[in-house]
Amino acid sequence: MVSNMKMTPLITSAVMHFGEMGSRWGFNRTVGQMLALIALNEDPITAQEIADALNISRGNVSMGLKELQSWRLIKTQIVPGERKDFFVPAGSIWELANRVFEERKKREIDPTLSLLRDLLLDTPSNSNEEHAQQTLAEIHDLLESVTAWSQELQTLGPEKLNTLMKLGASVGRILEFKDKLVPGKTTAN
Amino acid sequence: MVSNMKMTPLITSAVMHFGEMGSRWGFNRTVGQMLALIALNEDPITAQEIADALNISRGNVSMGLKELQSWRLIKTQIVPGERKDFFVPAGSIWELANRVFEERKKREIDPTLSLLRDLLLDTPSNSNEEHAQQTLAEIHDLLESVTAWSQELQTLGPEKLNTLMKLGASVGRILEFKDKLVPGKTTAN
DNA sequence: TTAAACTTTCACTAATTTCTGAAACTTCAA
DNA sequence: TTGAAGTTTCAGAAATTAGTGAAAGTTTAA
Repeated sequence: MVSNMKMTPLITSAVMHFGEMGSRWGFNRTVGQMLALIALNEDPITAQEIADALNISRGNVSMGLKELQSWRLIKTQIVPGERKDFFVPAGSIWELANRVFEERKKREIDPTLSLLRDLLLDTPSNSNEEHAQQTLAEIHDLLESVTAWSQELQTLGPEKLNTLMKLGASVGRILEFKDKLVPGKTTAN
Repeated sequence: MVSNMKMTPLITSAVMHFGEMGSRWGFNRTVGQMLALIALNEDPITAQEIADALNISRGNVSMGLKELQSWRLIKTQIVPGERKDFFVPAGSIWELANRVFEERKKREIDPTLSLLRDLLLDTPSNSNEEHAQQTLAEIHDLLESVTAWSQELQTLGPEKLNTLMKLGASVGRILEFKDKLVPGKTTAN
């Protein structure tokens, strides 16, 4: 089968870069390249086209597509009259970024939170363990805060995030007024 | 040399876990273990003690310490009357987390932002490239927002983050009032 | 049903990353 | 200055992770 994939220089450098970065973002090179290719391409593309465009084995493409689907970053699109699957991004850039973020949280934070909760139940047996547990508690609290906060941001969506962002340094000052604004929520400080 | 490192079960499981997670956080297993050991230990410890406690080669410890120092997560502490270096965490948990975050941003976001800026300067040569560039622009804007926002949070510090957190869902509502709170730029801040 | 078109699996190879340990280097008390 | 105590470097070994491609498995138009 002959592919009709373009891969102009612009696309190529983006795809290659996403491949390089892929490993830092939680997947491997080819998976990163595949994601870029699908996200940047105007039309849905097939597994075979991906294999041709990236010059990687068909089997590898199949694995990669499975992984991208498990991350919920791509989905198949039914093209009437076509037997094979066509792939497209599974949402807007904001949604995709959110999913990557969520998935990474699941891998990078959740297991630690779970372990920390367990370890904090133990009774320290000496001064050194007491100190260790104290530190673990701090880590636990920090991770919980970050987790909760990031969830908050996700529900806000990109526009509100932007508004918040432009507020910039004044966020700190706003906090001082919060009691006037939201009377019910009196936070101890 | 005989080590006096404890490594009770509690410490051991924490250290092992941080080792496993290490690779997901941007460093490798032994570096993760070393960081945990230093962070959890009440007293400053030496390179040799680390090597003994973790049962890894002295050379590996030296490399790892260098890396942890380059991340600014640990520092040496001078112990009077002692020739060798003693290592301690380079700040509070919040500070350490910030540094990890910062360093990861440098590795995971900055290079992409830089490439995207370049690619967006090119003139698209066809409809597909036009679409690709449009997508790249969205990614660029998202990364910029996230970058700026995370910087904002860092300056807030953990207590204010917590306050903001407890505000929770009402953040959205606060945004609607922001104009009343933070009037035009004419007012002194 | 059948068989062509397509996908998935998996044992193996390739590439990359991590770790070791011996040798070279540094520091400082005597 | 010497040498004991300590540190760093780095070539190669070990371990891990990624990628291939052939064979087995699916699906569906005819």
